[in-house]
Formats: sequence, structure tokens, C-alpha cells
Amino acid sequence: MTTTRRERYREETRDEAKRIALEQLAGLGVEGVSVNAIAKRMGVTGPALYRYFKNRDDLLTELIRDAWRDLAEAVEASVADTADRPRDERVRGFADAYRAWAVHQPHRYLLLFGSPLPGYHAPQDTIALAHRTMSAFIGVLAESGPPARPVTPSGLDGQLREWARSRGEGEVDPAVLLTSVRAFTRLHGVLSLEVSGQFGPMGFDPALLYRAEVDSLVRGG
Amino acid sequence: MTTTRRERYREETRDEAKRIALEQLAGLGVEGVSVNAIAKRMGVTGPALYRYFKNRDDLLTELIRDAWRDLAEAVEASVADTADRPRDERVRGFADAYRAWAVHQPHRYLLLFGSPLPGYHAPQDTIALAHRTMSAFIGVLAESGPPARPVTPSGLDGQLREWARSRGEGEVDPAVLLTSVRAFTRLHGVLSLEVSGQFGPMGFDPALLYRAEVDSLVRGG
DNA sequence: TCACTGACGTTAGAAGTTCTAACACAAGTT
DNA sequence: AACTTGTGTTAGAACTTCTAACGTCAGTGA
Repeated sequence: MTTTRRERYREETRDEAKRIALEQLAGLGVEGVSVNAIAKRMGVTGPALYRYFKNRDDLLTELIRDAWRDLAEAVEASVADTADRPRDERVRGFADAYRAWAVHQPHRYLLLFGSPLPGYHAPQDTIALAHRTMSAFIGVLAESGPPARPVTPSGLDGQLREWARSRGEGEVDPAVLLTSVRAFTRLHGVLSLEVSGQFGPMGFDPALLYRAEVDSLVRGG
Repeated sequence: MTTTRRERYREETRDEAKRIALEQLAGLGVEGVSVNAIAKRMGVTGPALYRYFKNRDDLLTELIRDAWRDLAEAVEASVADTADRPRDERVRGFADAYRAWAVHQPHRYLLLFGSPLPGYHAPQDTIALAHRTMSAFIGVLAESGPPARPVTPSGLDGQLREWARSRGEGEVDPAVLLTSVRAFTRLHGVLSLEVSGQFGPMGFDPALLYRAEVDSLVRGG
């Protein structure tokens, strides 16, 4: 596919707008992402940007899409880097990469996992991008085979199996899926509270709390 | 303290505004909470409301304060109701009350735990209200004495002890604190993802996942 | 009872926001 | 060279928060 000069310029303009939007996001939160302000900083008038983004929601959707892709690439890189290491080390590597991504750009993590934009419905490709991170996680955790685990609430096994089927990854042991999802929610639990500043007044280091969770994860707790 | 007719009327007006603000929050998210729109629905003009709230942030702070108080009262009620039950049942009671509060009014849960308002700094009394929920949780979990538990990352014990001291609750075993905080982050992990709709495309019942976490919690996992 | 003070609501308006419409111009295409 | 398309402009509608100035009316003290 040939890219004309115009197409290239257009892409650059879009990228510049998104770059500035991310700065606004970091500084002022999602409410502070203003089409007008972005345009002004780019040296054009407000309405000019509507040639590049259908509306503000469209711009934010792009930011969300990019963030999911970026997160997926970060954890996939960790998985690739530890390809020939023992399973526990790979799990730790994943968890560390995941946390690093989150705490180095809390605003983007919040964009993905914080309050949903009202009326926003994630497009299909965004959901697929989100799945990539989960798949990488399941892949690493599944390495030592189905884990021993306590009683599963009735019904969940079937639902997890159905979920795996819909992801098109063939037959995955529901025990692995449950372990993965629970591990994920636990990591997210710590990260979410850290990134939204809830640990602030408590005065202890969230990284240590995170490590405690990772420890119990590799131990199979 | 005597309340004059004026004071009572003023309080009613504030309450009505907050009531409508909560409806807006539920329907349109925090961005949809508009001073102007609230005033219109109350049958007055926009600027009139500025006699009752310093500005929009002040109104939102009130909503946050109310939500923390409401949450604390909900879990404290559960704790009181199960006063003479065995410890495990009390833990389950707490977890159920906590989840019920969150899923019945997801917008309020997100107001407390979702993306923080940019530039918002929680006033001291709000932090104290948030602590009430945590204290109730610690209280129930502490009942069977310090739990057996795996290795604690070095440094965390001291920080937890310091945190307990600053809360003015005397000497609490750091093991209990760690268990409490970790239990809390795990419950929050599931709730947070549920309430922000992340489980939507996955098609399984978050309540079952939550139960799995509660199960492992009472088992001391 | 009269006068005063303070609370409350109004309109006007400044400075933002998103977003559409109409227009101008320059850059590719035929 | 003429035409089409992309990209920018200004104008403006309909919102938003929030301040200022101005009535009006209720409650209080003399």
C-alpha cells in the first residue's frame, strides 16, 4: 500500500494531536483533554482538528486503543525476553512489566481501568487489544499445568470454559483460567488503588504490597 | 443548637441539589454533573446554586464525603448485625455488604475508587470517613488472632506498624494489618473491574469470582 | 411597628467548551 | 489548464462554570 505525501502528513498531524492529548491527560485528567486547547498548542484553530478526529470521543477512543496496544506490547516483550526461564521467573517478569507500565503512566492506566467514559462503548478491536494482555498472562501461568486449587464456586467453571471458547484459544483448563483471572484481579487491586492515590495517606510502599501478592501468586496461594 | 427555619430550608435545598446531582452522576458520569442542569431541574437559575455550594468541586466533594459515610455505615451495620456470630460468618457478612453497596450504586463506588478528580485533594474528614470502612474490616478479620502467613516483604512490617500508629488504634499486629490490606485489595480488584464494566465482554458472573476470593479469604489463603 | 440587615434569587456577561456551516485556498489528479 | 479533494479559516449555536450587580423578601432589633 502506497502512502502519499498527504497521507503521511495527515498521520503526523494525528500523532501530534494525540501526543499533546496525552500530555493534557497526564496533567489535567481526562476532563482536561480539550480539542480546542490541543489545536491551540498545535498552532491551528479548534475546528481544524475535526478534520482529523470525528469528535472528542473519537480522539479519546484512539488514546484508549493506543494504550491497550502499548500495554500488550510491554507485557509481550517481557514474556518474549524470559522465554527460556523457569515459570516462576516468567510470572514475576510479567507482573513487574505490568506494574512498571502502570505506575510510569498512571493516567493511561486510569484511562483503561478507571471510571468508564459515560456512554462509551468499546469498539471490537479495542476489546481484542485488551485480550492480548490477558492472553500473555494466561500463557505464562499455564506453563506448569493446571494448578491445585480450592473449591470453585459452582457455575464458574462452565462460564470460564465458554469464555475461553469465545476467545478462540481452544480448550484451556478452566482451573488455569480461574487462576489467571484471580491473579489478574489481585494485581489490579493493588495497582488500581496505588494509581488512584488511595494508599497516599496510608504511608506504606505499594510496591511491597504488590510484591507480597506476586509472591503468593508464584507460590500458588 | 437551635436550627432556624432558614437553616432548615437551606439544608433542604442543599439536599435536593445533591439528590439530583447523584441522579446525574448515575446517568451521565461525573462529567455529567452540571451545576446549571441541577439548578434548572430545581426550578431556579444556575447562579442561585452558588449560594449553597462554593463551586462545582465543592458539590462533588460533598458527594464524595456522603458516599464514604454511607459506605462506612453500610459495612458497620453488617458488623453490628453479626456481632455474636463466628468470625468466618462475620467476614462473609462484611464482604457481602461491601459488594452489595458497590454494585447497587456503581457510580458512587467509582466516585470513591475510580479516576481521581484532577487537582482534587481529599479533605481530612473525608480521609477519616474512608478509614472507618477499613477499621471495620480490620476489626472483623482480627478476631481470630494473628493469622499464619507467608513471608512479608522486608520493610512492610514496619510501615504497617507506623500506619496503625498514625490511625490511633494502638498496637495492632502487623500480620493482621497485612492480611486486612491484602484482603481489601483483592476484594477491590474484583469489584473495581466489575463496576467499571471490564468483565462485560468476558461473559462470566463477577459475583462468583468475588465469592471465590471471599472463600480463599476465610480459609486464610 | 419601623427600619435594617442578611439571605436568596434574578439578569448580564466573561471566558471557556464542543461542534457545525460556510467559505477560501492550496495541493494533487485528470 | 481545469477539476476535485483536503485542510484551514471565521461565524455562530448551544452548552459549561462562575462573578458582579441588583432587586426583593424574610427575620431581627429598637
